[in-house]
Amino acid sequence: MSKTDITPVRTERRDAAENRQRILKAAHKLFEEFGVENVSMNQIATEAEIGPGTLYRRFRNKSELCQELIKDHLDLLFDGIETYMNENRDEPPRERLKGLLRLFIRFREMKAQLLSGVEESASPARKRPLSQNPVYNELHKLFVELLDEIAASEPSRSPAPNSVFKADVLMMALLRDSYHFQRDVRGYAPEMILEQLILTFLPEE
Amino acid sequence: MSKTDITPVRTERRDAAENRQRILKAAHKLFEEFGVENVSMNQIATEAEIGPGTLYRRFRNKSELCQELIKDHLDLLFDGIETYMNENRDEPPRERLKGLLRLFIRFREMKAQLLSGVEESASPARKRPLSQNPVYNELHKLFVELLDEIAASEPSRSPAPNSVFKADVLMMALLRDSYHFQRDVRGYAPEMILEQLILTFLPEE
DNA sequence: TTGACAAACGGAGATGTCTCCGCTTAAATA
DNA sequence: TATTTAAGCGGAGACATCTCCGTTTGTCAA
Repeated sequence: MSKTDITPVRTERRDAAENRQRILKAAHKLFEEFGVENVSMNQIATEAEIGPGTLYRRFRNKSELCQELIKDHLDLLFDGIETYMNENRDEPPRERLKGLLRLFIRFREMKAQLLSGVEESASPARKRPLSQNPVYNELHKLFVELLDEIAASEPSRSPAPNSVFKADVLMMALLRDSYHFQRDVRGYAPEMILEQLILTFLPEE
Repeated sequence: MSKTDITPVRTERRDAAENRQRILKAAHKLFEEFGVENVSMNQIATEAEIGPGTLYRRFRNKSELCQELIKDHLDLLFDGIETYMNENRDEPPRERLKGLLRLFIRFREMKAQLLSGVEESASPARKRPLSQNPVYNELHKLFVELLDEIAASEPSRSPAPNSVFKADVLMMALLRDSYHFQRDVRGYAPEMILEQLILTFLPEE
């Protein structure tokens, strides 16, 4: 089941649907050529031969546009995650969490630009909180489930940390700013980041 | 010792120094009246009766301006932290870390707007990484020291997590986006966030 | 005091995001 | 098919960040 659909309530008018395609095609082309960061909404509108107003009617900002472009890949990611979770349902939860993190980090590496585009705060002002991004909601839910399972499976040594909070912090560490900070400034390789995350969030007793 | 000074190498020309004061005064007034978020660099320039070029010559962006405005308060914070650390040097490190976090979170609550302004990504494009902000470097250093001390004081049960990494993740959780997410979306009170951070990063055995 | 010059000024304008609103048009309805 | 109407279009323009560069001015050395 696709979790990232944003199905329009009513079917689009024919011209609107065509414009949507023109936009996606133009964006894809420009992103490919100049990189997501270096392409402005204006450029996309020009390339698609439509007015800026039309562009913004379809996509409220570049983040939404990126989300649309990455949707299929995201669906694949979540399919992969579901498969992994099913195939490994007998593994201990900490192992599954690690696998889950690995899948996401791999995805992050492959789709770095678009995914960063999705996370972009859009306009400096009215930025919506993380919580509104379905991608991260979905991931967060999985983290919470696994963390709860881990907490339950281990002898409760101290008041169990709130899994929702812990998952939030973990998510933050996977977000663009944090992740690329680790990569580019600290110089950690992806696998190293994964290791450190596990050590940080799941210290073995 | 002040750690947040950005002392100009050469003394400013008299007119430049005066303009700097006009800018700070104007910014303070406007921030007070409309809130940091809702004040543009243009407004500040107008209020200070200078051109935009002059404003940008003094402060490359709003973040730097906020940093200047909050400097004195930050110095007080770090003085307070130093005092606290000295007075509690015999407490166990985890206790000191908790105290440190509490001091910072209190500061964050009191100076929310300006501190958020400091953290602002400035322009969506060329945002400099966290690592360039002296405030966070300073804090990060303290965290690393304490985490190292904690790791050393406890029986090494498993490969010790890299304190630098752990401190990075902890910092992320204290940053504007994450902190206000916890406050506004999750509805946690500051003291609750503190508790959760401790539980997450310093699980008792 | 005066002349030279680096520093500072300021505003026009490049570029970007995003909205508003009068006109156009696809498509549901009679 | 003709009519209606809401969805869609597109560009002007409000506002924001930030730069460039010709002009002005403080400062220092002579």
